[in-house]
Amino acid sequence: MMTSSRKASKERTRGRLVQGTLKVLYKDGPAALTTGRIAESAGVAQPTFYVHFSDMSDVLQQAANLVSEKLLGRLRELRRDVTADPSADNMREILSATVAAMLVEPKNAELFLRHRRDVGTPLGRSWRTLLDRAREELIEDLRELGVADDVPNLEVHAELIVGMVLGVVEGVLDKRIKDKDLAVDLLALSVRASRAASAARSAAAAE
Amino acid sequence: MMTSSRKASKERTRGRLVQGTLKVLYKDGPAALTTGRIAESAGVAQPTFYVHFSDMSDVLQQAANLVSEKLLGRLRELRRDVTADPSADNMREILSATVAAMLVEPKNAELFLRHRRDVGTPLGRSWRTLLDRAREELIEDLRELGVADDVPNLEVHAELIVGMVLGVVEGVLDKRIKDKDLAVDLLALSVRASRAASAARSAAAAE
DNA sequence: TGTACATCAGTGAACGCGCGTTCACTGATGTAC
DNA sequence: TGTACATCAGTGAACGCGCGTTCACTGATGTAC
Repeated sequence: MMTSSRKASKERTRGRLVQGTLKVLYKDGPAALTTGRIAESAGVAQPTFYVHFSDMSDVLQQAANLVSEKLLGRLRELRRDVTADPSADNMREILSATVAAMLVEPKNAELFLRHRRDVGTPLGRSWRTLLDRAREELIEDLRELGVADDVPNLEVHAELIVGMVLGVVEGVLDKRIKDKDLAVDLLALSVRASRAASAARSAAAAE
Repeated sequence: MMTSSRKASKERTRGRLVQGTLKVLYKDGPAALTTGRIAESAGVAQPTFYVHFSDMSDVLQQAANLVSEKLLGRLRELRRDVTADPSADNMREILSATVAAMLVEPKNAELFLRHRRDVGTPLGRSWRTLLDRAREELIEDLRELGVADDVPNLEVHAELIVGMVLGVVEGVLDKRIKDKDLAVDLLALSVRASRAASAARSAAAAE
């Protein structure tokens, strides 16, 4: 008992190193990411890095997981609500909450957007998996909402939705979009309109 | 005269080094990008790199320009046609050609998507500028096509369009989208539907 | 056309630097009695 | 409670390695006469 002071302080240092990793990555990019800079950013000596991580790959994995878990945590609750009451009007709410969840920590969102296709790094692999899963869950949700009856090509529809969502997030991060609520409104309307257009097309093709 | 053999051969070597840069970057990522590997990929000794470029930043800039110029070249002609005959039905053609132009060289498209937000590198800066300009030209074109009369928030509309276009390109590159033509069809319909929905909203708000 | 000289793309060898990684050590924290 | 010992997070110093960068040199190509 009370054995936690040493353990807890170690945990705090580990956390500062993970945060330092994200900070260096955000400010100076992957080329500047060295164990020395990470340690400096965390306020410890460079060899301390190896007390907590086996190598750079290790810390990147933990950093990617941290960011992913935070984002998923914010979205998990929402998704439970939606599947419990699958009325189509939830769509705006889902989209709005997804955009908002990403923008809670703009720097992490920026890192996600920057590195999500870096297949050679743990960051890229982790975040790519995350987005792949999100896309699949979106397709599942759309199916549950009955969209599959109208739109046979759900993969394409999902791709367009994901593109628009990330587009809005990018636009807000880059300050090209000033009015976030308006953008989410237009996003929701466009998603709905995209569904209707796809449905009309497939209905016409069926004749 | 005939002084060109030496000069031309130098130019060829330079080209191989630029291509080697893109190749190494595509296959092994930025962390593995060294002057030695670039030279190896071009089939020359490592110091030869410095005969052609002052440093890594230099070669990256030239590589980025090469890719950008190729893409812009493919799109320039198209854009002239469109602004010459600004009928709304050109939209599908524009979108289709844009997607096709990116997919002519899938590896370059992948590099563009991967690095377009890497603000710390010449690649990122160059490609970010490229996309920013494309977005502005899109807004101009939309204005010329009269879309501004219906949709007051063209920036948001443009953001959604760019998001969908890049989404389709990503989907095709990642093989999630099998039928490219179908995807472009749905893309074009969604863009049109998004415009209509935005127009309806602003009309309703005006009352 | 032939010869003597100039140019220059490409190279091997050498160098200094920053990085990752290891390790013996320290001193604060925790434990046993 | 106090004391003697054990643990362990964090460190300074040292090392080897791969990288960027420089430079004197080579030999093929181009030029002048």
